Amino acid sequence: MTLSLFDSQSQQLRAFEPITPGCASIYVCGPTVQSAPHVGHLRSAVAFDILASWIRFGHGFGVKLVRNVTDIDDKILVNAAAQGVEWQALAVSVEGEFNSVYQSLSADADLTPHATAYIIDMIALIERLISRGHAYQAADGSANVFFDSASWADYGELTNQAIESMEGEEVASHGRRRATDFALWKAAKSDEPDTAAWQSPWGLGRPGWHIECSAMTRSVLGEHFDIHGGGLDLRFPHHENELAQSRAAGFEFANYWMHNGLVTVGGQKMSKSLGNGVSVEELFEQGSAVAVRYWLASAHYRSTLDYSPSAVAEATAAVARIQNFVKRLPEMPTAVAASDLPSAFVVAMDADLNVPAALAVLHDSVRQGNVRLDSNQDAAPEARAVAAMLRALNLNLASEVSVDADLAARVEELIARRADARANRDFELADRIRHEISQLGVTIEDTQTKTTWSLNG
RNA sequence: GGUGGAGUGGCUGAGCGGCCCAAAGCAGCAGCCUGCAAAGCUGUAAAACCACGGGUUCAAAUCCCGUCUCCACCUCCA
Repeated sequence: MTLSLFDSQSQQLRAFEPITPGCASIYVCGPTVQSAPHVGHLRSAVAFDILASWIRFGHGFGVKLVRNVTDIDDKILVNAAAQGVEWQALAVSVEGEFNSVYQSLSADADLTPHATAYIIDMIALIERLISRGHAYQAADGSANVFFDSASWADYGELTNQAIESMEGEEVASHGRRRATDFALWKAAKSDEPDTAAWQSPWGLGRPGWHIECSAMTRSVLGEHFDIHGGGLDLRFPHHENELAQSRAAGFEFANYWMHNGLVTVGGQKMSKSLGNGVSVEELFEQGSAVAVRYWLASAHYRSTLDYSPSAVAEATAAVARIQNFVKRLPEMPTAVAASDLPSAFVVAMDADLNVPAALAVLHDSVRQGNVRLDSNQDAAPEARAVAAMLRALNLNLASEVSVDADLAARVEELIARRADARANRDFELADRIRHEISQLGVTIEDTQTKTTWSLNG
């Protein structure tokens, strides 16, 4: 089976053929650590984690998933100043928030390079662009350096736009020649902290947005790598500019471009400027981390995903269904391989990561397994299939909240007393105990052999 | 104005020429289980006439033309 991916540059499905056989290099645009993460960031992280996970588990390739951290940027400086903190401190604390969310969603990258660690690489790249005639220092004598968009005939190739149609009303300024030229290096400003300025051949300053990704992909993955990903809203100008400057510098750059769809709230894009972002806290109040991950994966990665509390509730129910099947199993297989995957699942995943269709196969296996268990048949084949599919999707059902030991002991004791009462057919007492247990915020479930319990909500 | 994407049952959401009298999940209904519940499991209805109007084809949700509506990018954003 071959994996076909929708390449958003050529706008068609293409068979995935890695540059190095058996190895995939993926670069995904991570956060600019300026303010707390929101649902949109999580969707992107989960989408590309599933991509990496599928290539790794489903195809047995080695995968290097890189997700950068842009830790120097206008907004970081602005927000830090507004909060009266050092910009580095803000960047570090916001990054910490991102990391903890990524971790709870099982969406960690293999490598997370930071922009500020690659300033030297960026300066070298800018010098290279200048020497090749694709960049220029500002005519006003400042340290500003711009990419010369007119010098690069392919500018606009990623988003299929003609450069003439992009020049809006904006007047060239800061020594910039054309509206479509963009900053590679920004001169230091007097109202910005000294710590946010670096020495360069053009004077004190800091990198423009876009250049960090070109520098880091080259340093970390080389001049030619397999997949570049990110949110759809990064296609232009960010990725278009990245592509232009990298190609103009003489690099082949990415073979495939992938863009995940955006998250909306009530049909409107969730964005910082609209202020309608759903916070991570708010999201995690609606369901567990697994349920949230399931919800984020429940629509195809290129579709728009609309947020609502009930959507997460549905995901919670779907996850519970799978969990209940696993609970019913005498044993959940741990050592699974791609060969345990149902072929329909493989077909779905290979078709540009059709996770919704893959989840349908997962539920089919769960239902078939339940039927077998109901008739006291061995459900081991279904168990293996389910375990393998969960693994392929990197859905970790086990990540449950830990329970206070004292509470657990009390509940266990009450359940034992209730069991005695039921054995003695003293149902009035049994019901009183059940009520008492519910007062502890715990729901119990009777099965044929035992009583299980779980925390409410 | 330019560049893309979308409109499928009560809801979410796949399918993108014949396997579709349209997957899966949720909700609904019924049965099983239970001391009773809850939970769970199983099964299952409906006009889903696949936004609307034409067309191509032996065959269309799927292709073509037109219309309507919605969304995104073209400014910082995953």
